Amino acid sequence: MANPERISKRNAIRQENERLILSAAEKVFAEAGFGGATMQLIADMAGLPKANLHYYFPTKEALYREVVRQIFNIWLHAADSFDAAPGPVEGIGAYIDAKMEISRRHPEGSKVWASEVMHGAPVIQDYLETTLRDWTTGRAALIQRWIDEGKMAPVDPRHLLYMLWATTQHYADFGHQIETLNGGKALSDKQWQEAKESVKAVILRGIGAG
Amino acid sequence: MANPERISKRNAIRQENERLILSAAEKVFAEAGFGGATMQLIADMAGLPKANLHYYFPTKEALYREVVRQIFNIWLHAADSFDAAPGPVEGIGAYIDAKMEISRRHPEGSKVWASEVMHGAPVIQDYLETTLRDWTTGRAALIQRWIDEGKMAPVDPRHLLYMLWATTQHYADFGHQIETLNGGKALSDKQWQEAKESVKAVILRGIGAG
DNA sequence: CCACAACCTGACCAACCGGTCAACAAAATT
DNA sequence: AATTTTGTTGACCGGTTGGTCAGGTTGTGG
Repeated sequence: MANPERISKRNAIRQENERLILSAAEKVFAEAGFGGATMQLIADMAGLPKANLHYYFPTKEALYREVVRQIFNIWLHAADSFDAAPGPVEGIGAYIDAKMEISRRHPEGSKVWASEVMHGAPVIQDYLETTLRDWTTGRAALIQRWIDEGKMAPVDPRHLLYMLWATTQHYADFGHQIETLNGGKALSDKQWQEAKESVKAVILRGIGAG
Repeated sequence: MANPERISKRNAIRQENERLILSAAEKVFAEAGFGGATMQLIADMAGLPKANLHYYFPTKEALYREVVRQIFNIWLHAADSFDAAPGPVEGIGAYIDAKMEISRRHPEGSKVWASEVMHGAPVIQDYLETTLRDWTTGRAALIQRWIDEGKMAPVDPRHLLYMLWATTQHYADFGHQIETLNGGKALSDKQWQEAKESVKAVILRGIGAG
């Protein structure tokens, strides 16, 4: 009997191919949207025949759903820094850092998520109504606690969260616009640092915690 | 010889049909993206036969381009309030008000623009490089002047503009997510007011002008 | 009332799409 | 070494898409 955990050649092939496909799919979905993306293009980018994609992922939607699921998990992890913080300066500051870093390293993922939500979240509505809603409620309560303890100005916690999401993800979703306004050049390390500091400065001072 | 400015029946028909098509197209492009939108669906929503669409707009891309152009013009107008202002509180405050109002009244347009930019602005790259770049440079200079005059804290003007765009457009682009987190109900008048005030409060205090 | 131009539209088409499948190759199990 | 399971792929299919077009209708200027 085979041990499914063992590093067999089969397992290696499967893992590698799924990785190739998901990586290519993320890029194509981000660039063309769900409707504009084609399985053929994803296959070409992954270096595999199209029929092979349907062996690993039965439908286009199943592949798409898996891409979105991965992104969502990355974002949930980014909030870990939020939790253990003693106050808004550390907590929100670290959260901004983490989300800006994701926008820089995973801009395609952010775009796929944005596209999905903009089109009414046809595929991940359940995530919004369960995991994301719970997450948001929890963090809003934490922010409210900080307000009650006088650690920051009284700002509606939910609208503050929306501001954090909007500003940080903007650098991924609208990266092309920012790049164009930057003379057609991608932001340098220094410019990314400035962006991060600018966002943190305005937000933290804006909530009276700077 | 016909006077082209006269209100003829022909002119009225043309204007009305173009209006119908553009309105339907904006909605469909926003909901499905360029790739996911179909001429047939736009035609059905406009109440016209598909072939009629191609009479007024030769290709899908031409129709799309016109939709984006209209949105862009609305946004440029929103910045008028920015100009005549004596300082950041009035100028930026009014700009936030105007952009939040657009997000509320024209969410479809905002989504189409976001989609276009996210996909690398294949159709409106020239707008970004000319009109938008000039606009941005001008406002950045105005903000810098306010900083030099001591009317606000020294914040990188461009990153501040990005924050303004991000936070205000978020309420349109991610409206579905916000609605879901609001218990599945669209924001009420009062909630929109709170959103506007929250954004203004954090930003204006954040730039040391609140 | 006539002739011309603008407008309208059902029917049609080539191209492309997601998905299927049969035949085959490689690896694992017995 | 035989057999079964898993992975691979070119060829193919029904359905949909953007776009065309011929032939008709309606409005307009002379």
